[in-house]
Amino acid sequence: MSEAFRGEFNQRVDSKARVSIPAPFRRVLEAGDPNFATSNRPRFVLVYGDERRDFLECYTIIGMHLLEGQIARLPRGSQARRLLERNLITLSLTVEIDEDGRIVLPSKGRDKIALSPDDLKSGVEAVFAGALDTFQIWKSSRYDQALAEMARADQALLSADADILSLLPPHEGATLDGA
Amino acid sequence: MSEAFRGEFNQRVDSKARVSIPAPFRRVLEAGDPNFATSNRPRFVLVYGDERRDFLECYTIIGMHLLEGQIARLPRGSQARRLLERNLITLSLTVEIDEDGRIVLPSKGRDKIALSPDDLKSGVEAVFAGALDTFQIWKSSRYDQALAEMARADQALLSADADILSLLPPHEGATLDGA
DNA sequence: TTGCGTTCCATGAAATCCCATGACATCTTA
DNA sequence: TAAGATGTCATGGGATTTCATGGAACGCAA
Repeated sequence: MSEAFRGEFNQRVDSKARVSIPAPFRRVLEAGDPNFATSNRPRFVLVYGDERRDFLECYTIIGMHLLEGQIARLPRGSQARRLLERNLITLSLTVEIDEDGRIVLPSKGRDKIALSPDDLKSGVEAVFAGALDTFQIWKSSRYDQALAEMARADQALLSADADILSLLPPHEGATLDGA
Repeated sequence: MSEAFRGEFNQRVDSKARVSIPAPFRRVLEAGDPNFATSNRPRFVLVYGDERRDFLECYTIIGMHLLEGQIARLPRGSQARRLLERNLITLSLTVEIDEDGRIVLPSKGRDKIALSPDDLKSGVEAVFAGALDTFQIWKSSRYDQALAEMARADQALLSADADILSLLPPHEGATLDGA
């Protein structure tokens, strides 16, 4: 995975529910769509399952294939497999990026992140948050809210003067510092 | 880790937020980017997370992969993992060094090290500080300030006449003096 | 016709490309 | 060895392109 989704971007959602995909993400999506070379229109998969989340999770075409392969390894008819299939495959859709680098947020997706028609009329911000092999789309206000909640929990985890990297597991094999 | 970031360099940041990467660091970044041979444009990862720091931490592509591997060893969804992912992946960017050996400091990065638009207009200095497997980018004035603070703390640790190397752990294996 | 989704065009701001220069350091050559 | 040539680096400026965003035009179906 030489290309990865990194960074946090605020994008405006217009009255027609259009959003620009941040340019760096487009580069990754293009690389992750086997069909891009011919179609010139990168596509990706937008997952809106999992009730407990209030953001959309986005996979490259290739990334989703890999995930499907993993699900297929579970026993047919097992509960785990059913659940994964429903949340990641049934409750997902493929979207296409247009010439201007935008998508239209489908209505299922809008519902999930709580973008009401009123929000669209008055103009909302969405946050795109990179997470290596996927990225997330949030309604800006909810994103801030979620971060604030987590910040409180984080304080407990990490003493005031500790370095973040101290949270890493004790290493084995090759590491950064060659130990 | 045959190549390492060493030394301290002052570089001017111009009005377009461009900075030259010190040539010795470029050599290390080139060696640490598997894609450099084909692209001829070394890339690296710039981390701007961790509120408690006021500098940017820069990883080679390979170095960041190792770090990601370590994060991936933590249980999915655990708090430690979430915190690391947020600070090291979501709040980071891949940047590319141009033909002239420069990057443009992205605006999130400028914010982090407190480079205001006014600073850019009037011309600021950045400090690049080597730290073995990573290097840091500071606004020059803050760097000096941080050094002064640290110097005070160091005095407590090290009595006036002690040798700095006395802080090293007892050695094992091969050493410089063949002991 | 009216509402919805899609395509195409417009624009200002920001990012990128391309070329130029002066300071050094190294290499070459008479 | 002295002088010139060459190369790398840090830095600057202007021209060009990309990006995010807004709106108009168009087609289609209820």
